[in-house]
Amino acid sequence: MELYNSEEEFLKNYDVTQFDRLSMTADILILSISDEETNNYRKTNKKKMSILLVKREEYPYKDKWCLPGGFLIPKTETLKQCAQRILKTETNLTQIYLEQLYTFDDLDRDPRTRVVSTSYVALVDKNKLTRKLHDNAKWFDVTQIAKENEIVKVCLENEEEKIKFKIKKELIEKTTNQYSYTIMENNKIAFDHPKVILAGIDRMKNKINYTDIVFNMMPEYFTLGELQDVYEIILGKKLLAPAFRRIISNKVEKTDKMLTGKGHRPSVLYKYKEK
Amino acid sequence: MELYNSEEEFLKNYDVTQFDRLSMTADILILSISDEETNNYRKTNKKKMSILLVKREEYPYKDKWCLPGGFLIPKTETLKQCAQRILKTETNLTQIYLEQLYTFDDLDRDPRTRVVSTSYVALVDKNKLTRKLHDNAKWFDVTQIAKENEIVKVCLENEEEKIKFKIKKELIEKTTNQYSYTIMENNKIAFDHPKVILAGIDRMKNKINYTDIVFNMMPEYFTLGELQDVYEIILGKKLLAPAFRRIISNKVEKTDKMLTGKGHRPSVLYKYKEK
DNA sequence: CTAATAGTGTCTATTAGACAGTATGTT
DNA sequence: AACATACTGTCTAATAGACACTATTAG
Repeated sequence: MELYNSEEEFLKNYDVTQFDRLSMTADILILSISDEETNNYRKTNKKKMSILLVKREEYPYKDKWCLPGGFLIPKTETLKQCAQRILKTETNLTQIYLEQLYTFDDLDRDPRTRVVSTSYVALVDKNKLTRKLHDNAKWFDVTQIAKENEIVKVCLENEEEKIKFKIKKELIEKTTNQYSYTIMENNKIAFDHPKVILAGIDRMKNKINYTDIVFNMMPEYFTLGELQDVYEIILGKKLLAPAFRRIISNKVEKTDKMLTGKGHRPSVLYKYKEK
Repeated sequence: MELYNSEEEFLKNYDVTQFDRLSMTADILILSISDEETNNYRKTNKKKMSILLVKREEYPYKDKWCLPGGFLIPKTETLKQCAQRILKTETNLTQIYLEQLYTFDDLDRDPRTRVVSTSYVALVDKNKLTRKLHDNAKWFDVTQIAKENEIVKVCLENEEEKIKFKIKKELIEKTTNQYSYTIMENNKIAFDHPKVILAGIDRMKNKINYTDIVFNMMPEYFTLGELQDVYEIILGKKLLAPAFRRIISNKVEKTDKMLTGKGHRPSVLYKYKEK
């Protein structure tokens, strides 16, 4: 082992190849809320949670769907910047909510070589999407997340395609409810992205209760009914209106706008109110 | 660009050097609770939160303190396995609580080359530490975490040394209370580890309220007074005993053991009760 | 009028905060 | 007896859950 007299001298002689190196990617779960049109003029539009998937045009996993993502450029960018770059490429959006989710690093998660992926969750108000998506990118509605014992069935679909996968969710830490995810059935999604999707949705489910995260996927003006729908979709359960209104009352602000033309009593439009 | 007829063929020809590669490390914030002896026979021992730091014996940051950590071996281990390996080396402990904290990736966080670090929080019951620590590893008590406006002052000390640093904590996401950490003053801790320390303690502060995480740093038998002390230290505020007892009553189980010899009424020893 | 959703009032049950009081060891 | 902490009882305030009720539009 060599000896140096100063940090400067050490750094000058540092051999970057002495430790094995690896590649990293940033992968992004882009979540949004979509409306589903109804044929009955009285009924309100149902809300759906949607995610953006990209069809892979190259090996590995050619023709499979995956989350938008890409290799980190180690010399110039941080993982968040990398995620923002990809987000811009795919959606043309820049100032949107982006949160680090988890670093996934199974040894065999990428068949090419060792690739560690730091995943991010991005929340998007679909109304702000101005540009048409690339041909290989498509929104999928999350139409099912059903847990039966340890197996979670997830179903994603759009007009053209239906994707199903199953994940085993095992409690590995009783004190803090940490789960391990294992992919049990999956033939349309690349890499370990089924896990990332489920982990991201779980994160949202948690955070919606104790933060204002939901407003990142709401338009500027919304009704309390719409807001409640979004809560119900993310939480996967029905809520009682009076209790819901009490709880969110200090997070929203009434406006003088109304939403009319709906075949029933019009509703007041609200805005997000920062605390 | 080359074309392949199958994934197999593609992988056979894959050139791992086509994307720039980088190094990764796993760094671990090892937290524990220590007793501080009192001279008054009536008074109970005060509790302290402690963290394990290692003195760097080589460049860079020679002679500075840092969190136990080390380079990931890309071919053979996951980041968690890497953390466990380091944990075993430093403490000789294996089956302990370990949770991924955050992936830190500032461009200049390591002066040698681009190194991305995934940090972990480990919780340890000090009573289970059987082996003597290495000469370069020392426990430091967290004696101060004071927030004044955006500046957080942290003080770590043991019999021999006192370490202080200041971090600017800026709210960057109002909807979810996400903060950015910037090191303002620090001359004894290596890398960006002051940030990791604060982020880890913040994580604990959060999780103690809605999980049973605290029991990972408690001995098998403890009094409710001791448990309350630990809550108070982590939360940084006093709690009222009746309310505290109500809240934790369904997480603990009375035993027939008592803690006597303390100059005041003896207290019943409790055990953690899994839900 | 009817269907459908918007929005409010109120009763009850549960949980959290505060404080006073009693209990019981060691010296 | 005095100190220090252990532990409990109870009053009050705040919050959550449930349900019934009224309001208002398009067709």
